[in-house]
Amino acid sequence: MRKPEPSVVSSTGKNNKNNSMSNKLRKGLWSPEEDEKLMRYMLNNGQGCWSDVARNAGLERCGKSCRLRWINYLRPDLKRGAFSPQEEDLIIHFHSLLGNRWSQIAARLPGRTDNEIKNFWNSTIKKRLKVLSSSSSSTASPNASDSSSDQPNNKDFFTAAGGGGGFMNIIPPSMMPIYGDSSMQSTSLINHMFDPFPMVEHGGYYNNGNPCTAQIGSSVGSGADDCGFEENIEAFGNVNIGVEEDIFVPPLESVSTTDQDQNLKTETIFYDNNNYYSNSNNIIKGENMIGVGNYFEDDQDQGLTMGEWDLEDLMKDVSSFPFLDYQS
DNA sequence: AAATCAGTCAACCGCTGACTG
DNA sequence: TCAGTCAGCGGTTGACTGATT
Repeated sequence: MRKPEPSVVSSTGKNNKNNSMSNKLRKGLWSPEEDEKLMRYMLNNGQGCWSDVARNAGLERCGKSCRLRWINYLRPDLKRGAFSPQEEDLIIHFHSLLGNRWSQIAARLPGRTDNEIKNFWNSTIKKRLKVLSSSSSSTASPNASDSSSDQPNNKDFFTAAGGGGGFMNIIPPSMMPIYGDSSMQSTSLINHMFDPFPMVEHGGYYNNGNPCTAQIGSSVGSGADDCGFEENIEAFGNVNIGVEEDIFVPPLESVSTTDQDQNLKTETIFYDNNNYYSNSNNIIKGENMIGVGNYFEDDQDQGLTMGEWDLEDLMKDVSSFPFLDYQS
């Protein structure tokens, strides 16, 4: 942990040493005292307007800074520690679908923040993919494995795949049921997979700050310890997300484009013990899986569209929901 | 032991879109 | 319709750290 370095700027965000003290806002690393203030305020009052949070919590920070600190570090439902291989696979997978939409990717990885995933991608995965792709067949399109564009590129992806090299070659084995199945060569399935923005309009479980759907128990360990919290968050269902536990992957829906696919309302991908399951194949529904597919509607006139969350329905089974306050 | 380098990560910056008066 | 405010997002920066020379 870096030492907090108290630099001060004016409320306009520009450095201004002539401002009066009351108008000065701190920048840089957060001190433990500041963390404690923010934490205590959030737990007692919940999330409101962030500029009010900053002011009322007695912090000489801008609201934006408070928001970021809360989301990326203090939020009790955060999972800490290194990314598991499963999470790594998922990040690669979702990045191939969503590109640099880090918040969308984070929405599908309970307990992880967009910042965390972004950093992990830029520092670790990107490099690894580069190394792997450079060692793969030279016949592959350079674009197919060039993550520098950081955007999904369906055409190049499949060009490379067809060429026997490129990105397809660097998909982890555990991803192959999704990435590498020969049946995926069909147009409809390709469209299925590579609808570039299947959930852009929909936040998934984490979007809009909705709390984690998982139960974070003591097995998670370090997270609770770091925060000084006893974490036991229960919402929508119980899913263990410790590194060694099964991972529930919030759904990635696809748009049907063919007659054959008209009956397919949603494709929901689950990850469990190194296997992926899709409800489109009726494979899924483990006990701990949440029946998210039921919450989407199929608008036949306009193609498949995302339905609204039926919040009331969802909340029926939720007896306690400690973080709802933050959304009020 | 000191200097240098590369990797990691927390935080900031600037932009965009939603909302409101 | 427009301007102001705010939340949220992705890109970027820079401090820190461990490895290497």
